[in-house]
Amino acid sequence: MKTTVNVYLVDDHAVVREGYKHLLEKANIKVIAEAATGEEAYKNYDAIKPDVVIMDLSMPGMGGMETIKKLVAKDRHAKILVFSMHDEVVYCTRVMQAGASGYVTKSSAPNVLVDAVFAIAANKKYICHDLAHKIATQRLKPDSALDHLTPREFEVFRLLAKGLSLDEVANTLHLNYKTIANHQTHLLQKLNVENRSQLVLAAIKLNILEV
Amino acid sequence: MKTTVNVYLVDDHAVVREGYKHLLEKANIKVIAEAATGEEAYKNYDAIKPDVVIMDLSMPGMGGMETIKKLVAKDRHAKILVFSMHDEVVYCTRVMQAGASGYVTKSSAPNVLVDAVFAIAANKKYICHDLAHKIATQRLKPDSALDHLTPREFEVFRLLAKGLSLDEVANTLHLNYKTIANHQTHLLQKLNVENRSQLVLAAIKLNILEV
DNA sequence: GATTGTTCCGGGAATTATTCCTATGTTAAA
DNA sequence: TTTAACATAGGAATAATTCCCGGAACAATC
Repeated sequence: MKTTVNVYLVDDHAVVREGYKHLLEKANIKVIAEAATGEEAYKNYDAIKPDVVIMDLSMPGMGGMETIKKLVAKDRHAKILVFSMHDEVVYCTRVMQAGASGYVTKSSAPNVLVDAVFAIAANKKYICHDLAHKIATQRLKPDSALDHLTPREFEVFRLLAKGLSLDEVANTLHLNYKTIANHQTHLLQKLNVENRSQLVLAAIKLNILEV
Repeated sequence: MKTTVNVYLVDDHAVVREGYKHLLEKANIKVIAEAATGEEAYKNYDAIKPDVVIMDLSMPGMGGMETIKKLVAKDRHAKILVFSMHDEVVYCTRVMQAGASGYVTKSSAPNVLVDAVFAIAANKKYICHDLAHKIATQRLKPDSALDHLTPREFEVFRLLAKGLSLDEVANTLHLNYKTIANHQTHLLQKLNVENRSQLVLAAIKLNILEV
């Protein structure tokens, strides 16, 4: 068993990388390489052969999600720890599906990142507590909120999220205004949001809008 | 002249704070206190009396923008350096209007942050190069709808686009519900949209979401 | 076939949100 | 000093939304 873990830091913020580096090296985790973009990370991965890749999600260009998929396609044993500012369950489940081995939010305590690196180096999965708890309570596992929408509701959802008014949706679908109003009420309940703004934001998160 | 600069770190990400700290202390800049929220930062400011406040914009609750305003209202000599992931000109200009002394993007090289702290401690303004350049070139561009929004309207716009209800916005900004309702009406007119959904979509198009 | 469950459609009444107009104090510019 | 823009809200009218309801269509099950 190796005594140190070699990590590859992928984050577009130089200052932030600099920060992690110090934190990790205090814990005997060695940062053997850094990258500021997904493209760069992908290109140099073979030459670097890190034990663990620590990756931010929000990067210019390819982005974290796409990078994870490409890295896993290239090396299906790649161990990728996502370190993101997003504390939404959706992001976590999606990156884990894409092949990541762990997810830690940036609001976690510093030692959580260190723990996660060791866990993943030891071939385990790691999800930080706050998110694990959220997943457990929301029990939003593979079934998306979308699955609970009826076909009609989904249709109305799409149109509302595109910015149409209730009237416009009603005309588009040749229905009464009241019908759409009621559908909207059900949508807000099923998607667990409180207003139209959040409905649009939910649509974006669920990827049913091209932004 | 003092040889060290005392800074107050305000960022909701503990790991990130830990990172800056090391970076700053290598440059003889002392982190004398930290806060994870705007509320906390505001409450403890008097007791701490930092030379410079380094503040992230995206924080839960009050948020960076509102915090800056409140800090400046309390101490009009407060020196606030905004350190944000956003490299949009809008943010920079809004924040400087609100009373900040400098703006550095997180994608800047580590030493830029250090330079900025010293510049601001010496009572100067500091805007990182990439943004300064953007501002200079964008001056020539056709004016965006955003330019016609008043500072207050911009603030309300952001919060509404994040999915807050009128009530929540009113509470966040400590204003009456009716005031926000009226601001919203003006926003819809100025941005030439018809409803809240389109307001969110406009916010996305204008890149002012996720702060 | 009858029954049960689900979706879909909309009405009515109560509630809530939004507009439009007005008015005040403040601040910045001319 | 005057003017203009901004921020703040109240009142009254209007529009949107919810909640509860019932009926129609359809499928699956007994």
